[in-house]
Amino acid sequence: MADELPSIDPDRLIHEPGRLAILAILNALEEVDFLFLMEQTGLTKGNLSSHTAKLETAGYIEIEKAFVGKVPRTVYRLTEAGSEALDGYRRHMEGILNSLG
Amino acid sequence: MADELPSIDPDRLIHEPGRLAILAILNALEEVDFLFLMEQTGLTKGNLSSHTAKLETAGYIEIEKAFVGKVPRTVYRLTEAGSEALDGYRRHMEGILNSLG
DNA sequence: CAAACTGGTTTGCGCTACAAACCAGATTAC
DNA sequence: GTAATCTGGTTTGTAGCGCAAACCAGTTTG
Repeated sequence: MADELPSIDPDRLIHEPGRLAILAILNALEEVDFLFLMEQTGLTKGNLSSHTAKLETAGYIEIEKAFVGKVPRTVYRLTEAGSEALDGYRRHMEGILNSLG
Repeated sequence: MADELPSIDPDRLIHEPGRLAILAILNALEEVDFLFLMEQTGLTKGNLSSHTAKLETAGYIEIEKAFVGKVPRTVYRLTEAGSEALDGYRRHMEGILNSLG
């Protein structure tokens, strides 16, 4: 089976709406915590947890766990690699969408 | 679990890259056959078959089977509903992508 | 001390995208 | 004429994934 085209396939890790939402927020806000991410994305705790785990494994985000007093607090941050990947994704998708124009 | 946002969720049926590729081609070309779609999308026969079946079920495309002489020929066409859905998807995604600016 | 809340992780399941196997009919080779 | 090949697909099998629910550790409140 030939592959004539330069591949229309976007980065699947980013393409998933839940993760795209996470990345979009981190792209805008620099540093957020779990609860905030959950509220903004509308994801459940479980989904948010597994999505962020995947993004961390890919090196797209950093997860930092710390204690504020006695309360655990996890903050999420976009890495440089994540920022670049997101930018690449944006350009890729814009190219596709523009062709629909 | 609250849903504070107006939902970032795109139409999953369109969001899938394989189907988006099919729809993009049909959006541009009006009427194409199976082999052409396969070459352009890079999908295998099986995937193309099941993706088009789903798009037809959703009412986004029409599938017309006919014989040219003795050779079967299936042509695919975007429906009005499909065109509208695709347009909605494009606007939706552009909104998200623009916010990444 | 028990109940409830915070801040998550782990588990279980249904769906789906993918490739491979299959299939029917037409054509070509022998 | 019959066996192999090609065209044009559909059906089947499976691995992976997104989802929600269950669970869990620690803290605060009653």
